[in-house]
Amino acid sequence: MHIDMDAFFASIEQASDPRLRGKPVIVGGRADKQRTVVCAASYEAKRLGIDSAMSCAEAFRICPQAEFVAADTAKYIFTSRAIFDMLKPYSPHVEQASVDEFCLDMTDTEKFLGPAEEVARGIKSRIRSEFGITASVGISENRLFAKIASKLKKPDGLFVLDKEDIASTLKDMPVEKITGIGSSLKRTLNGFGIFIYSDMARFGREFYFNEFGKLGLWLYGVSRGEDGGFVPSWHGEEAPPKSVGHSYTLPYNAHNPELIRAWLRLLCEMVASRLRALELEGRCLHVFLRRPDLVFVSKQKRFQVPTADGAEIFMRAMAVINDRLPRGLEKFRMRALGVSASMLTPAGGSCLFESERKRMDLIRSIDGINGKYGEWTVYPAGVNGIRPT
DNA sequence: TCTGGGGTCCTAGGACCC
DNA sequence: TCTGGGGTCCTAGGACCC
Repeated sequence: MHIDMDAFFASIEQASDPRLRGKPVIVGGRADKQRTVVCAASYEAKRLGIDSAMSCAEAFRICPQAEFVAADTAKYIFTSRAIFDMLKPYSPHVEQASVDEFCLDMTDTEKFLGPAEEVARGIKSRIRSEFGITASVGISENRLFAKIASKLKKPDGLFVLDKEDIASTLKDMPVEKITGIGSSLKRTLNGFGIFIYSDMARFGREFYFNEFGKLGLWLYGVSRGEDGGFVPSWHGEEAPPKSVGHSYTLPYNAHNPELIRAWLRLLCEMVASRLRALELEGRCLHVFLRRPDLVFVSKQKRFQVPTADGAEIFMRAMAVINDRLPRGLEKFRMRALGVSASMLTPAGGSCLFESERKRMDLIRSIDGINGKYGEWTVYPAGVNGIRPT
């Protein structure tokens, strides 16, 4: 059973602010409408032609009367966790698939809870009454097709897709509607004359393997109603993160190295403080830049010792730039920049030297102050007063 | 005209070792 | 004068997800 919230972020905003109900609501990446995209659109906004991932500037042109709201990620994560907790008693196997999606294994639950379809109705009604939002539910043989089924009757839908009905129900569905088939795969598949789901069945295992390798075996499974054991981006809540990063798109393309260094310093501090909150340290540091022509450039470097110290991460970021970017930051015009740590390990806490121990005490004290009086109460001088928006 | 920010996973190729 | 075959580790970048 796959449960997918309808216009999740926008629905939460409408549930928590009665003024927004019944109106087109657009949740944008950040407060200004420049250089950001639509994170979620209420169904009132969708009816006017707004959809996720559209640029906010375009959304504003189409729908200037819409209510624009800046995303409040903490609120959505809080709601998401509460829904997750509500769902846990319904199956021994409940998985959080993303901030607004959940997957329940209902294989052996019928004798305790009744038919899955009845359970789904109960869950939908509880989500409505306890959270004031709606969800769409899909039930099928495996996760991939349950997810596809959940999209078939959105919003507030419920769809049971039995294995024997998959081919006939989905025959006219464009292949790019399948999770895992994005714009690039769509283009390639289209090149082979594969446009809709029923086209996929015209090719055999060998064709898929020869053309797509490992991915082809998954595609072949999908063509036969299986999820092929390969469902991208599924992770339970219990899995620790593999990387922690932050990035920022500047309000205008910058070439001032001082300003760029200040932003980099801030991003490093944000990454470090999140690592410490997670009790993790990272060995590998990635720096990525986005040029004005929107091309991404990414450079990375591994270090001997893992760290969660913002100043150290900043020094490493500068080392990555100086070692890997031929001209450093000088004369480099950029649109966006980001920092990410990977090769994460549990925080060790062991300090070899007295100076390290003192440094760690200092960082702990700063975390304590910022935890008590609010983030950025104490911040590094190198940040130069800029703030994340 | 404009295209965010948070991630995961896979692949190709180079460096290096025996 | 012409360079194998096995392996690991590391990096850059692309594809995909919500």
